[in-house]
Amino acid sequence: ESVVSEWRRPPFPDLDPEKDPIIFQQLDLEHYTDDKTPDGMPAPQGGTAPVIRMFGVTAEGHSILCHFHGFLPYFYVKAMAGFKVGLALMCSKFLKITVAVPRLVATTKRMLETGFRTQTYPEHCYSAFESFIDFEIRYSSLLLFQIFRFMTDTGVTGCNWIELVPGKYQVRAGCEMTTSAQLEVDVLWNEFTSHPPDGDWQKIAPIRILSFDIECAGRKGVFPVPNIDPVIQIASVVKKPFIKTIFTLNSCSTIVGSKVFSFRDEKEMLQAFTDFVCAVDPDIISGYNIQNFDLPYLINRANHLKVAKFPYLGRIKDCVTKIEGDEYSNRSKMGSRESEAKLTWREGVQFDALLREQKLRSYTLNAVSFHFLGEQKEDVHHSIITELQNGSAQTRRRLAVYCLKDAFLPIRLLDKLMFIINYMEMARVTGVPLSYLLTRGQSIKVISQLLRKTKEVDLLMPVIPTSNNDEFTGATVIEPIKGYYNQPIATLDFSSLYPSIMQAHNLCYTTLLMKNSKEKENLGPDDFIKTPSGDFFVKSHIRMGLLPEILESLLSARRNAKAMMKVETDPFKRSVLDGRQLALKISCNSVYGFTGAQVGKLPCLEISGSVTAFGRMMIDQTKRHVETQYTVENGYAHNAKVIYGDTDSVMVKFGVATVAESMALGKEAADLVSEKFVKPIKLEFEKVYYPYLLINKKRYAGLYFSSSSEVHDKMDCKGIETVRRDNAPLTANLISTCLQKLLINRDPEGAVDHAKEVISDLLCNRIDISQLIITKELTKTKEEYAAKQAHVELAERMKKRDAGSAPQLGDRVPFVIVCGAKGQAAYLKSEDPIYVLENNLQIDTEHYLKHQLSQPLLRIFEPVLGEAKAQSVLLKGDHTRVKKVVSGKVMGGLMAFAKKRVTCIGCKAVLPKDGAVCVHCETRESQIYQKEIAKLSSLEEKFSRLWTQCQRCQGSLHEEVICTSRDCPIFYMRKKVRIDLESQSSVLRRFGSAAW
DNA sequence: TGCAGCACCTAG
DNA sequence: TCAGCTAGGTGCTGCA
Repeated sequence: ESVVSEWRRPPFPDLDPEKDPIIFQQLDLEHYTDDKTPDGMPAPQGGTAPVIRMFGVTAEGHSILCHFHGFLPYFYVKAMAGFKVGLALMCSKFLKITVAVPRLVATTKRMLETGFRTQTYPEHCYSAFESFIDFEIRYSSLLLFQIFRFMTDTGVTGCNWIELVPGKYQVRAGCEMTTSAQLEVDVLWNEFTSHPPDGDWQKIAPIRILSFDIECAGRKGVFPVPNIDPVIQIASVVKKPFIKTIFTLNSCSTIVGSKVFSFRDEKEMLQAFTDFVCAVDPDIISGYNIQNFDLPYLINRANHLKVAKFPYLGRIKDCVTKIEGDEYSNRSKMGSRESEAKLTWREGVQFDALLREQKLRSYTLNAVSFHFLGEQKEDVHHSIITELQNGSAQTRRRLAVYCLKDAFLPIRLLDKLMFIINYMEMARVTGVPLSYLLTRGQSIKVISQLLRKTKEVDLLMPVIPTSNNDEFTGATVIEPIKGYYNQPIATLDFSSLYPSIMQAHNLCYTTLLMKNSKEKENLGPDDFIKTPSGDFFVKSHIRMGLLPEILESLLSARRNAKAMMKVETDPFKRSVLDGRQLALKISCNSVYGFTGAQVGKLPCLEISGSVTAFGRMMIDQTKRHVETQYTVENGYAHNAKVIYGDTDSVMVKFGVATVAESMALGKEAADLVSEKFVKPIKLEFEKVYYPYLLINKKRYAGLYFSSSSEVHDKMDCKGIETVRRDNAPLTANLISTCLQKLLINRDPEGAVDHAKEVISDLLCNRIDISQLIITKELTKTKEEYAAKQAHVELAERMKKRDAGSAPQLGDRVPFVIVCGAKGQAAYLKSEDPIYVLENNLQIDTEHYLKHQLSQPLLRIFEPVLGEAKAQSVLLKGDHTRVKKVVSGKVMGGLMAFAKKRVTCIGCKAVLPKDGAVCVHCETRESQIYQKEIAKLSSLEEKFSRLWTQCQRCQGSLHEEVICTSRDCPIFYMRKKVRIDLESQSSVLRRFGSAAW
């Protein structure tokens, strides 16, 4: 206790429940049932009572848990015939069915749907509305809905502020507490205030985040197993207050700025860590890959060692942190990543899952840190970890520093990317609890908004049986007029095309006129529209759609947020607002996707199909308008031509020479076209590309001008190798540099020269291996792949070598292509880059030229140089001469053969016996020796430079480098030089003492 | 050698 | 099993 007490939250001040309100920011909600309730709260009916518990933090940083009582689950069924008046939509009455606990919803619904008779009415099959038990085996989806129901009925949105009114809440005494929160209270479900996140209520409470990382002492070549391999270190970093701690097995030297706790016994260490977590009482637990590795490992290990009190990492007393998902996992892409640990009452933020939203070539902690923080981290192989552990207090300290860094980086990344702010804003905007954003998909957000809206206007959401088969047509991509345009190209975009179509034409579930609809017969021709896909919707003067209303409120909130951002001076508040406007934009765009999601809760292809059909028509019309208006005939200097367009944009060549002219015409055209469409559809001038290289559909590059200034804003590349992650960095970099030379410097010769130089470097083996690494995601298991693939086959081979470090499902697999038999398939020639270095395998440079460089290069050069010239200039000539490299070890058998033939170091003549030089070279042996010595020292110098660079990265210049990061180019260079050094030393050894 | 179809990733 | 959508380019495998 003395160890951990200093990090407890500040004590809760004295509270008078009759006078003091309790105000807190709510972070999560959960549903549970209890067989008893406190005095003054509704008693359980029929055994158990449903309770909603809400966790939150006050502005002063106190943790609080609130139990809401008396909120019963309910749903609706369509009433039997005989009821006269009804709700607008269904023209029928509904019966509200309330049950005692959620478990009864499913049975009740089934009973009602099967049908039965009552005394007053004949037998009737009732169809359920808003019952949300489409998956009856999954109880949790029902509880989820129960939480939504509570939130919509009480006006609670994700992460908003809650105020408990004096006299309306009861504080629990210590012995009645069920959790480790500082304060627990009981409230009636409708006797509190929920503040919408506006004005002052946009603030954010001080949230405590704990991030941790563990190290295990693994055995050589095997992935650590909790039943055997001990946990040796646990590092954790908390914010705020800022606390760095490390729990170590065996002694560990002190680390400045961190608390070191060393233990003789692993069980004690595990227990101390749990105690620490409970004392700190974090709101969010984070870490890299913790839910797939660290947490399950800790729990299984504690289980194995019988540390009974370990798994209580959550806030609920007597509630074990469980490992979830053995039953259903390992089948699909989503649920297949082994078992996951489920934390109760703390948000588990699996860090790498958040990072997957960013498109990166690699998702290792190292790669991500480098990308966002500009900082590498060490990657230590598990065999070295055991070595360091078995060393001294100093080597264990070395490990601890490394472990601490891994715990700290997720916190820094959370900050840097503003994940917490952005997710809270998303929760507030869409109304869903924070945790749903982390664990569920996009559609839950739309459902949440729809439920709130339907309640407002007294409508109910039907239960749609899931079915999929039907398809609907998407957007148009205008056939590009490919080529290199050395003139300004104006780009006009429909802003938020799909949302604005839905608004303009009042497209919604509630406005759709079904086939054979009786309503249509009673409507005049001006009361409804026929969409280009042949569906009918009533106009807004008859009935305003819900989706358009949702979109309107999202868009006006976004306009509002943007306006507030402009006047806000506090950078933190500004970033909150920026997060909000982004969240609003994303929510807007996901509404259309939701209507088209056939496996979702409420698919409506009439809506999504109409939206895309309108879009297609509008793009065609826009093209036609622009091309008929801007003509010589109409007094313009040139005939305008739409050279390309995709979904919501058109690229126009007005024929003018300057960016400014193009811009002026673009703005004019945008306004002209906007007028022809129903509000709020709006075509906007976006940017001018000059020059512009149009390679194909969805593939182009150009210099981006957003204003008529002299200089471009950036070079914009779409779909080209530079932005794709499935090629080697060599390709991406070369294409990027060539494009810069072509577009910015306007120097085709320079671009060609550079390409030739890189090709020559490649063929002469002068390219570093890190530039040649291709990565591809392992999207399914080997059996599921129809054809053989390079990365899949390699992953399989690596598994056989070392199951511990082999890539797993969902990982991106790095590989290079090595030499093999002539005409051998690429999937047989893929290899792990580290394996290539260690075994001195030859890279198949010709493969890289033929399959990685030539096509992309031709594609960008052909429009500039012409097909024939591009071919001949780039791919023929001296620079394509291959330098055959004699390798030390090729593959098994060959290597033995190579060893036998010792050659003279001076003239490469075969030597009859061991030694350095042949008879003819003996006279200049000393000279040859000096040359080889020089080579060695140059390699040594290179090695020491790289070594120092790695030391700098690890933050210490007097410790050995232990990093083996596969994402780091330095690592590969260091490894290569080291191998070269060794072979050079062995060359020198052959001279014997005579030479000097 | 040409081509269908799979796999991956991207545009919007 | 608990899930936004479609269009489309490019490279590779596997087969005729």
